[in-house]
Amino acid sequence: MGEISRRSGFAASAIRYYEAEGLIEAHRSGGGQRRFERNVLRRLAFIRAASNVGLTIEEIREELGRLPGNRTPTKADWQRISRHWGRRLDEQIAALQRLKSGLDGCIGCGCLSLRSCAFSNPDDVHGERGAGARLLPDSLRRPHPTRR
Amino acid sequence: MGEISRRSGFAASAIRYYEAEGLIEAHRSGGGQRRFERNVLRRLAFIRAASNVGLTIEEIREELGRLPGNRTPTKADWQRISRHWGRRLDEQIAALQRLKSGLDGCIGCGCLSLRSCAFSNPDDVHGERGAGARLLPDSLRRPHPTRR
DNA sequence: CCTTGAACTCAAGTTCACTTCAACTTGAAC
DNA sequence: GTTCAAGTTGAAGTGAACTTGAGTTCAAGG
Repeated sequence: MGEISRRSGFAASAIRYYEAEGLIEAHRSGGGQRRFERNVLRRLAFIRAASNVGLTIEEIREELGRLPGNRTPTKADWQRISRHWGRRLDEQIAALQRLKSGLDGCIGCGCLSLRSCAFSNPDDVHGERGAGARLLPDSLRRPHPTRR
Repeated sequence: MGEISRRSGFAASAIRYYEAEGLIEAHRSGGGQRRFERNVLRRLAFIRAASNVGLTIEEIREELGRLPGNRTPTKADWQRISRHWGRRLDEQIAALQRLKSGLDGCIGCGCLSLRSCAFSNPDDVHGERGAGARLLPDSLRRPHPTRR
């Protein structure tokens, strides 16, 4: 346990949590202590990368589960997945840029008008789901009980 | 209450919460119901804009408090503040771009090596504070009890 | 006056991704 | 055989930003 914690950079408690969540597997020694196989380190690296991209535990579980045979990602898997994540990052970047350019357009206007200012406009930001572009995608909003 | 909720786009409960947190003010009718002045709508617009940029309630309280005389932002205030937020957004964008280019560099490598892959490298991501560039700034990581 | 929808308060609940705690057990080294 | 750091468990705690619920009161229309 101490070793995998040191080598993966995750706290022991996090590793236990991931096991409980089914993201990794461990078998046990006679006395009930966890013993990990080498591939768990790769899975943990995958988990870290995924969570850096902003995926939730649930999404990570799905991605790992989509790997045929529920195996540790291979090179081909990783290529496919990294393209997918790249698109996700692009969206996040674009969303921030929209926000930024809205802000630039606003500099000097001093309006903060409720309906017309692109930056604070509640219709864009929190209008009906599915209608029109939002300034920030859910993934970049601070997680919120009801919004997500 | 219903009116300000409709016009600001915030749920009534959120507005009560902001009042409790001291972000907005309300005086009361004879029977104890809230009555809002017009400027509260502007403050709420400000709050929405700020939280879109990723500020916490605490930070928003500070920004509002820094306004001389604790007033509703004027044009000049707004210019100063929006430059500040612009820098913050730039940082967030840059962070995502670093992550993206790390990912691009990784596409096809299939490594996910624990120590050498720039994308999952735990030393960059979660090493000592202050050491070297991180892939994601705290503001873009999913908020986390101990990390922030 | 009566009804009814809107507002009130206060405490407790929600979500996520973990951490912390308390009480206890293992297992490697000496 | 003793020691003790390191491991185990399950339950509870954390923080942010609100929401929900229960029970009560307000106020405008008829």
